[in-house]
Amino acid sequence: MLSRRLFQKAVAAGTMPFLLPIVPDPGRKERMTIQQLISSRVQAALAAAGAPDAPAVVQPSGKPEFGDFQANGVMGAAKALKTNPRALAQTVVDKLDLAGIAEKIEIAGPGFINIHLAPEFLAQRLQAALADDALGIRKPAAQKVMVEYSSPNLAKEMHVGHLRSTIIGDAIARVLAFIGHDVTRCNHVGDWGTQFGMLVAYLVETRQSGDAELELADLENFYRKSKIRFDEDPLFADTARQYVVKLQGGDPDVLALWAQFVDVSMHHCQAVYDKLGVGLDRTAVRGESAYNADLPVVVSDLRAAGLLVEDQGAQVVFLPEFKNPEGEPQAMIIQKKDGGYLYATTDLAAIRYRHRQLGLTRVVYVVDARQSLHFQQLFTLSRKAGFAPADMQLEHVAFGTMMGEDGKPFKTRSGDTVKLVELLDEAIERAYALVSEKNSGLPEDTRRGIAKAVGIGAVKYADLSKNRTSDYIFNWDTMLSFEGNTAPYLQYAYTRVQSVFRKAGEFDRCAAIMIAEPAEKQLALLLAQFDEVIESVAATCQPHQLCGYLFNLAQQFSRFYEACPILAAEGDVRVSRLQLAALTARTLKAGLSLLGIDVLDEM
RNA sequence: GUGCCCGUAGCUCAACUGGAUAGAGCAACGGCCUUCUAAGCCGUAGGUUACAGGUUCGAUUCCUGUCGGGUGCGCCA
Repeated sequence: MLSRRLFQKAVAAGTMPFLLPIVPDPGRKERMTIQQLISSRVQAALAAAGAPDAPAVVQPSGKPEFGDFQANGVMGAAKALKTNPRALAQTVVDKLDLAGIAEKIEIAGPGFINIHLAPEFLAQRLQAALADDALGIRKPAAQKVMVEYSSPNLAKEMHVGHLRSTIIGDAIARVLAFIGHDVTRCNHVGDWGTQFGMLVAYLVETRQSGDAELELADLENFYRKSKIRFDEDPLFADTARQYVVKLQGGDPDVLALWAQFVDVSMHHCQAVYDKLGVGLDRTAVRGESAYNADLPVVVSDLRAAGLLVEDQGAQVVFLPEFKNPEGEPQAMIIQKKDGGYLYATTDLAAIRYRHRQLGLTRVVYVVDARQSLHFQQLFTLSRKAGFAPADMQLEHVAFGTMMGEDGKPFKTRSGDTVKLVELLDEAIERAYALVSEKNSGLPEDTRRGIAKAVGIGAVKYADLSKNRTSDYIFNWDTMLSFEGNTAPYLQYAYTRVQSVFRKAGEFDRCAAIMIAEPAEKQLALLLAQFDEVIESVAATCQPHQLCGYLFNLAQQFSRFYEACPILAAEGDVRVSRLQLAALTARTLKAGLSLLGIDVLDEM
């Protein structure tokens, strides 16, 4: 059972509890990140100094004058041992073996240990990354992971409310796959339930009048009209309800109509996914309807486990872990009094399936923060019912609402929801106008291509670069700016490197890296930390860490670019700087690609 | 009413989950292009981290309370 403290931390991180630590396969020799390497050495030194249980607390230094990494664990250890922290720090440093790694180790302040890396060590790390297609990214023991994301309701067209899940989920899936996990993408679309009875009933009507094809072309309108019919005509509403029953009972005629509607709606979604460039297609779709046959089984399983009771005609489970407004155990409705099922039932069936049929060990739900309580209840009940074993990680990766510039949920001027496809088209158009303004000499085709990468990249990056747990303010001008922490700035930094290579000619791709200038050292240090960032993003599902890193990297490259001439340098220095530039380009490209953002050779 | 989230520079956001003097970017002001894309770089200014207590060698981070904002809380998803 999780302690309250861990629970709070998990909530603060936007991940739900029930996480278990990722235990690396001990039989597998793994490459450690620099931070892990130093941490293990400091740990050993602490143990040798008489504090085997004290955490080393190694992290990148806050400022360059504090070295490259700092170990902060001594103060806490000294407290526990009731000794002088400076004296203990000296003992730890005396026993600290960083031969070949650090060139200088200092004690500062109350007992900080500041570690300056040896340039040769850094160079060697970068050399290894250059020689590796995956840039030296460590491969932990692969897990079977599912990322559930996007999951629109097929009754309507995709709108901006689906953007964050789609973008964030895609980035998380890419990162997890990159470090070697077996990742399944799942689009848990809403394709079942009461609304579909109404839609099928309306489809029948429009078919009779002969303009079904035309009506279906605008799903939003189709939904609106059928809703009006449902609300205004009791006969129609009755028919709609009958269709729901027939649908869930497997009536072939109604199922065929339903399938036609779902097919049209999925085509709309696919157009958005293709435009957005996220890895979703029909193979990722496993909607709510897929669990229809399992729903009665879930009910009987819960009943067999003694968890289910009848209350006011409905089948419910009471969870003492959660309190309702009256302070009594919170009820979770599994089956309505009319026999119908709810989304909790479907989600339970999905977890059951994912454990029993798919054997997943981690499931990441990229869903709006407002469903937080639902997931807490869902996960709790899944454990109790035996649908998910204790070592299966279930995480709600929550995110906030997308706001307009007025701080209210993003809408059109008239107050309607914004269709996603229209938002993306506008992004591309705006980017096209910008590119044409900045670089009118390029052929139109080229500008169109740049506009797509820049426009879509800007929308994605604006979202991904903010901590997902809070609401974020959508602003065209900020995201499409070529200055600051934006996708265009990063894409531009990449084109600058590419431009250097176009002029560099052939050079030795195995040449040695030599780190002499401060700007080279700072760039090298950042490049050597790529693996740490990726691991952290994979563990916390917080892509904004990667964005922050890439922005730092692009900025540091620009400083290096100003301070250290590349092409004008000679001999070993020239090749060394080309190597640094090459690794920077590959790291930027790989990092942006993990965010789902394309790079360009010129812009 | 109660659960959860949030409150950091004028604005948009960080702060590696308890570490050193709270950092970036916009916007403002001042420098740097006969030299690899100036869509860039360097610098200046901007803060009682909502408020009040507490724990700690150390708190934006943990605890308690207050104020403000968001969101959820039995037959929708």
